[in-house]
Amino acid sequence: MATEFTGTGDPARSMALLWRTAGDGGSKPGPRSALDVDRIVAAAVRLADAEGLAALSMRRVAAELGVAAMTLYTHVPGKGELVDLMLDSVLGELYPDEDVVASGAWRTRLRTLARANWDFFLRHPWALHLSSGRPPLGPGVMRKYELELRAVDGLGLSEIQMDLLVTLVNGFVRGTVGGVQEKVDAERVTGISEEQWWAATEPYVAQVFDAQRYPTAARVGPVAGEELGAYDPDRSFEFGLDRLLDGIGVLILDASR
Amino acid sequence: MATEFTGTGDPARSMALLWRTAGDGGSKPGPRSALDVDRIVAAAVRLADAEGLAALSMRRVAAELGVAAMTLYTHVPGKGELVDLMLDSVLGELYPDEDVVASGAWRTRLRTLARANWDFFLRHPWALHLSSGRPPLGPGVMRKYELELRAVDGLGLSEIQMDLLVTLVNGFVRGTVGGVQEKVDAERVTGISEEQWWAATEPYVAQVFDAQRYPTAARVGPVAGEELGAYDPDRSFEFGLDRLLDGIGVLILDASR
DNA sequence: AGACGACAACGTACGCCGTACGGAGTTATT
DNA sequence: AATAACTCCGTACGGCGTACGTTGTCGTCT
Repeated sequence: MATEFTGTGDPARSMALLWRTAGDGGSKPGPRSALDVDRIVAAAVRLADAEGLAALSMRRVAAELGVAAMTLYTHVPGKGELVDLMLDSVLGELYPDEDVVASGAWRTRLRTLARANWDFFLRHPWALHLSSGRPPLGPGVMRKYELELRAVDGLGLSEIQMDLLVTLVNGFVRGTVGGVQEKVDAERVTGISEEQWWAATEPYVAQVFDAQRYPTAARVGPVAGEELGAYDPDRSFEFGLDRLLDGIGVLILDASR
Repeated sequence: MATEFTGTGDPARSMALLWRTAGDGGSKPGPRSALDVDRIVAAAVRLADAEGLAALSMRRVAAELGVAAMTLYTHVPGKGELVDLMLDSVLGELYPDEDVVASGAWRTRLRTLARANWDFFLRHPWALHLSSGRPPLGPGVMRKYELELRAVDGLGLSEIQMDLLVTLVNGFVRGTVGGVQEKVDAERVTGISEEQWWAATEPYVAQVFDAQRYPTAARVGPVAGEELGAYDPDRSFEFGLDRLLDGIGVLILDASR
C-alpha cells in the first residue's frame, strides 16, 4: 500500500459532493436510482475498516452493494474522490460531544483531543495512509478544525500559535499511532501475529547482531522489548503525550505572563 | 497509494539479503550475473525518489536497469522485500557523523537527531509511506536505533524511558513531516501547485463556509493561511520541536533529581 | 396518448500491476 | 564431454482504475 492521492478532479464537483449540494430535489427524467453517494461511502468505509485500504477497490465496493463496478461512476467521479468522501465522512464521528474539547482546563482539553484522534485512527486505520497535504474541505474537516481550535482558544496565544499547536498535536498522534497501528495492520494483512513474526525473525537477528558495535541497543533493546511488548500498546502514546503537554505548558505559561 | 507491506516472505531469506550474507564468494556454475541486489536497490531508490512510491513497479525498475521484469526475481524474492531493502539502504545515510548525536548537550543532540530525520524524509518522501510496524531488521535500521539511543543515554533515564523517548521523537518527525511533504508529493503527482489548487478550491469554500458555525476557524484560518503559506514550510517543525524539547526537559530534570 | 430526452445501469475493453511457471542459454565442475 | 546449477526472460493469469458506448427506464412536454 501507499498513500492515496485525491483532489485531482474538478474542485467544483468535489465540493458539491462533499457538501451534498448537488441535487435540488426537483423531479427529473430517468429511473430513480437505488444508489446514492451516502450508501457508496458507507460501504467503502465498512470495507476499508474491515480489510484495509489495499482491499478497497471499486469492484469490491460495487460488489458489496450488489451492483456492477461502473455503476459507481454514475455517482462518484473516481476512486480519489470516493476516498475524500470517506475521510470527510468518518471525521464527522470525532468529538460527538462538541463542548468537551472547549471546556475545562487546557490540559484536559488537549488530552481529550489527542485521545479522540488516537481512537479514531485505531477505528479507521486506513485514514492514516491518506495524504493530509490537501485535505478534502468538507463539513467533517471543517468541523474538526473548528473544534480543535476552540480547544486552544483563550489561552493568550496568537492565531498562528493556535494553528501551529493544533497541527502539532495532530502530527504527534499521527506519528505515534503509526507505530502501534501498523503492527495490527501487518497482522491482519499478513496473517502472521507479532509473536510469530518475532519468533521467526529473532534467531536470524541473533546471528547478525553484534553487541560490540551496538552496545546501547544491546542494553536497551531486550528491556524495552520485554516491557513494551507485554504492556498496553498505547503506553508510548501516554508517555509522548505527557512530554508534549509539559512542553506546551511552558509555552502557555510564557504567553500568560 | 497506500502503505506497502513487507516481511511476508521467508525471514531467513530476507535477513540474508539485508545483511548481504548470501554468497560465500566460492565459484559456482552458471553465468556470472550482470545484476546484483545493490544495483537493483539503487535503481529502485532512484525511481522512488524521483517519481514516488506509486511509480515504483517491478517493470519500471527492470526497465531502468535495461532488463526484463522477471529478471529481478532472480535476485529479490518480491516487491515487498525490495522495499525493505530500499528502506534499510537509505537509512544508512542518516548521521554520517556518528559522534554528533552522542556528544554535546542533550538538547542539541535531540535537535540534530530530529533534523536529520526530517531531512531524510524530505529526501526520500516514499519512506513516510512505509509501514514502521515491522521494520526490516537490517544494518541500517540497527545502526539508526543504536545511534539514537546513544543520543538519550547518560541522562539518568531508565532503559524503557530511553526507548520511549526515541520512539517519541521519531513519531513526532513522522507526523509533522507528513503535513509538509505530502503537499510537495501532491504537487508532483497531480501536477497542480499548492497555489493553483487553493485558487481553484477557495471560491467553493467561500460558498459553503459558514462563519457563524465556525467562528474560531474564521478567525484563525485566514491568518494562519497567510502567515504559514508564505513562510518556510518547516516552521511547524521548529515550533513543534521546541515544544517537545521543553517537555522532554521536564522529564530529564526530574530524572536528575 | 405518444414521443422525446435525460438519466441509471453496466458490458466490454485497454493498459497497468505483481508474479507463477517453464524454457533457453551459459558456465564451473565432474 | 556430460552434467548440473545458474541467469535471464517470454508468456500468461488474475487483479486494478476507468473510458466508452449501449440499453432500458422514466418524467416531461406536445
